[in-house]
Amino acid sequence: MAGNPPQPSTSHPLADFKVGVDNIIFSIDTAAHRLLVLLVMRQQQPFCDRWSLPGTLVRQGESLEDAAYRILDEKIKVENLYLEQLYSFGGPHRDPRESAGSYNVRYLSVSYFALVRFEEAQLIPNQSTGVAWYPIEEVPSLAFDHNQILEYGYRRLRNKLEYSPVAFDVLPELFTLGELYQFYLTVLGEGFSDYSNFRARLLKLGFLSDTGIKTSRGAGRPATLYRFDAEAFSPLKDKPLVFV
Amino acid sequence: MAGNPPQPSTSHPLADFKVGVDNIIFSIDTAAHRLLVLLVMRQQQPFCDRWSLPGTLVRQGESLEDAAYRILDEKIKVENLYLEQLYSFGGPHRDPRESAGSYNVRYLSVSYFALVRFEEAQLIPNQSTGVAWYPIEEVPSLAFDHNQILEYGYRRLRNKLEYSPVAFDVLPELFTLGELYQFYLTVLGEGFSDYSNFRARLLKLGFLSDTGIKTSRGAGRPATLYRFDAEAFSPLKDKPLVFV
DNA sequence: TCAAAAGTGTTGGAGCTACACCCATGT
DNA sequence: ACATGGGTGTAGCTCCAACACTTTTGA
Repeated sequence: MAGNPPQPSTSHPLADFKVGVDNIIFSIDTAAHRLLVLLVMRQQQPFCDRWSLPGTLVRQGESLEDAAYRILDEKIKVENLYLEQLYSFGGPHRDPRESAGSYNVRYLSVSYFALVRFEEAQLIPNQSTGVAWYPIEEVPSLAFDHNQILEYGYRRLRNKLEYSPVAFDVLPELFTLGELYQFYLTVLGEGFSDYSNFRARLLKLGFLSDTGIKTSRGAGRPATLYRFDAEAFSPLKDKPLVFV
Repeated sequence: MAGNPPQPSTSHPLADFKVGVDNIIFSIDTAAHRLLVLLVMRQQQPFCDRWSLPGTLVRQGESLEDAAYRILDEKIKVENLYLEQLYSFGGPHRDPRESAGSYNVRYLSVSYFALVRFEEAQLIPNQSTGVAWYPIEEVPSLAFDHNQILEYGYRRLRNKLEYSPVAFDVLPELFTLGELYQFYLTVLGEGFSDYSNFRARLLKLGFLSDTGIKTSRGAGRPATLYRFDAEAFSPLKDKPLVFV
């Protein structure tokens, strides 16, 4: 934590902060091949009537993570998700409110990055508040510096996918290798790997257990359902594992 | 930034924060084969007379990064360094000062992670303030949750080294491959790679330019001095490059 | 001449890429 | 029957670990 006590001297007065939490909520619609991000329409100044990342200010007695979950719960109903802190933006003059009247209070934003299961996520229709999934390539100009935050979060998402098993936090309990492949393809873009090579590599790693169950989605040969075996995966933790 | 305005209602009062910045300052003494971290002895409550990470509270008009550099400048004199934000710790009840009197003010800590060139870093002997380099394995019990923060920073350091060229921010302009190898060996520990393989791999990547200059450190065959060629490296940016 | 450090080369195996090809199902 | 997606196999290549070996210096 902070090192020095609030300095009694007047030469270098400390800044007073309100702390906000902004969430980048990603979801992957594998069927439509789309990476989506949740945006909300701002209802008040500043940046009224502009889209923005869903955010809130931290309340008394509330932790940063609590605040992040609170936003999530207000916007969508979801069971399975992955949540992680991203970055803190705290320079002066970030927020127009700082100059306006408020006793020199500064606004610091801690951004969180979330991944939710698309098929299960239900948008909560708020009173007149616009909430919508936007495909990542169609995101408009956002309030504050939210476009930069989003950019940063998108890079982090791609990195996370490549070296950690987040995909399984957000895929259904049972899934086919085709679904897994589509998932990666959607986020990482075309040409990251051939399907059959992806398949062979993942299976050789040994943490996908074959349930023996077959499932048929429309035409084509029925696919085997697999389950992520966390125990078999654990020895691979923090190895320089590559999924792509 | 934060989404909603300060709520006028009294049902959910917002928290007021002071924001601190804590630095994990690493340095690598390749000659002695030691990874060092800078600690300071606290001079005031809470945790008086305990070692801690160097930190400070953010002043009016000062950005987070400015504050991080200010700490650095107060403790050491150094030209070459790498600095990056690590993580923000902001739960309630982290800081004993919160309960004590201070109007419900909360303390949020943004930690930064720095790497400085050891040979060049000069500790600034502060008035009676203890400042010292500690080998990473000998770090004592620290104030606040600084041991956890340090643990987190150490992981990040190792990761950074493996996939990004931070080493060259902190190595001398000209260096031998032996020095580079020792550098990695010190942080990553024994047995990460054979010298000759490390050498062959790095040279094949093509961003180390041979200066032709030879240098002799004591016994043994003189070594060639190399220079990091940032331009030749740039195409490898954000590739899943592995140094180890 | 010997130890120490720099630098080169080789060899077997693992893993990746880019395919070609077979299998089971719906229409 | 054929299109569609699931699943298997393989040849050629790259890369890497492990180790043996040569070169150039200081003592």
